[in-house]
Amino acid sequence: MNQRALRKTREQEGRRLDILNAAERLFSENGFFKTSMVEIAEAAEFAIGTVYHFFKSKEDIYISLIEEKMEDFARLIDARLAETASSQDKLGAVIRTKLEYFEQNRNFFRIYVSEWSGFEWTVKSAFGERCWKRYQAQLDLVADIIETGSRQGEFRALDPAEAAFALHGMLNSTIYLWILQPKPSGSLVAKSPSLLTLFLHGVAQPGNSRGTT
Amino acid sequence: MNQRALRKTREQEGRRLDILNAAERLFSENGFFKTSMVEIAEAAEFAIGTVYHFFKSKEDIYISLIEEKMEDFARLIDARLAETASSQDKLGAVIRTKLEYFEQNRNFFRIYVSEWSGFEWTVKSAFGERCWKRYQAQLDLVADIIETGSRQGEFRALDPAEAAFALHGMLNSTIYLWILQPKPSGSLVAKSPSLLTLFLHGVAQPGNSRGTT
DNA sequence: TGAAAAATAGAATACTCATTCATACTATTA
DNA sequence: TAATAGTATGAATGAGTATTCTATTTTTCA
Repeated sequence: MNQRALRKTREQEGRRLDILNAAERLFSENGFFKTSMVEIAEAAEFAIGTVYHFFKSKEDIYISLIEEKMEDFARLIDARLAETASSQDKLGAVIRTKLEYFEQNRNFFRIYVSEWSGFEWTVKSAFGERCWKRYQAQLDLVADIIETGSRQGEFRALDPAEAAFALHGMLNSTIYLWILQPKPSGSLVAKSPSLLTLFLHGVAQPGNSRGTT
Repeated sequence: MNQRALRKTREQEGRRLDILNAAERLFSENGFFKTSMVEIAEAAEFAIGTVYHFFKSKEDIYISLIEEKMEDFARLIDARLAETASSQDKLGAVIRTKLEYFEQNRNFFRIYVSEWSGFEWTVKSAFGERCWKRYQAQLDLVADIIETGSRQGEFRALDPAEAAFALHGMLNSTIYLWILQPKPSGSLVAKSPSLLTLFLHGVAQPGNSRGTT
């Protein structure tokens, strides 16, 4: 009997995911406000009523989506960081992991970046707060890496939070550019080395590092 | 009689701007979808009907807003670039001007970045296309600077478009971080030098530039 | 099998708003 | 001053849609 109960739970979980996946696609294509519950229900092949058995509101779907994906992502980053030693390598791992994750999760990226700038616009709730914390945690992680690197002389002395934000912006832009292109020209992860170099050493030609004016 | 006609036109233009300003504040606080025409009208101290005499739709307000601000911004950048010679200085000017502009136009920033990632979501029209082109032009400008710098040996060889996007992302992140802070702690433009250095030379401690593994 | 529980369905409800338009006001000028 | 043109008004319209709720179908298991 327990077997059956388990299968049932598994099936329910599967349906929940079907809904989340359908929603992810629609949200990423049309945004939160231009996606209707009926559309989500249809895409997931359920009636609206059923969708409401799984999620208490449209916001709930949206937030659950973001939360679960962010958790995935955080886990992946943690795993990768565990395998590295120097701060430079850690940065490399962060860059590579982020590119890799969003290369696999193109749809989610639209949602992710749009929340970066406008969270309060879409959603305002306790759930929303949770997502935002997760976002922050991600950035703090990078700031910590940079701070450690600074202390150990690998990096220059700079504001770790600012540098972390800068890296974050650089990566998001890069991912965005890649996603914009109709034909995913080559892999995104492949850009990791050049991005790491850019962040570590900048664009200036070494040796031409004249004063800044 | 012509004098009067002129004053009239001026007054009309003033009212138009009042509406745009009210809309800018509301859009930046609550986003496009959570701002209603009635709210805009009230904030601008007009009746709804009047607002529709100046703009043919809510989208029209939104797009006009973005277009006019972007034009301002583009003009400012062009002026500043005209005063510089080396590619490094040009980059410095772009950075300084962008920070300066958004330090003056905090409200607009929210709108600006949110459109960066989700233009198709908010608005889909010929007007929207125009704004997007302007966005692109801005990026191309920076890409050109970088390309020129590369050719002349100031910069390393790298993909100019990618580097331009990266810079764009870095700056947006930085501006965002600054705006997030409740107390505008110090000026934003003041961060220009360190950002230029970051983009030119990276975070690595010179001399510690070990290979990337 | 058959009654109770669980899951699904989708029509009806209850809003929110963008936009329109007939009306009222204000300035202009003959 | 009166007729005209130019502006401003805001109630009414209509479309869209999140959510609720009752009815139906399916599953469970004694």
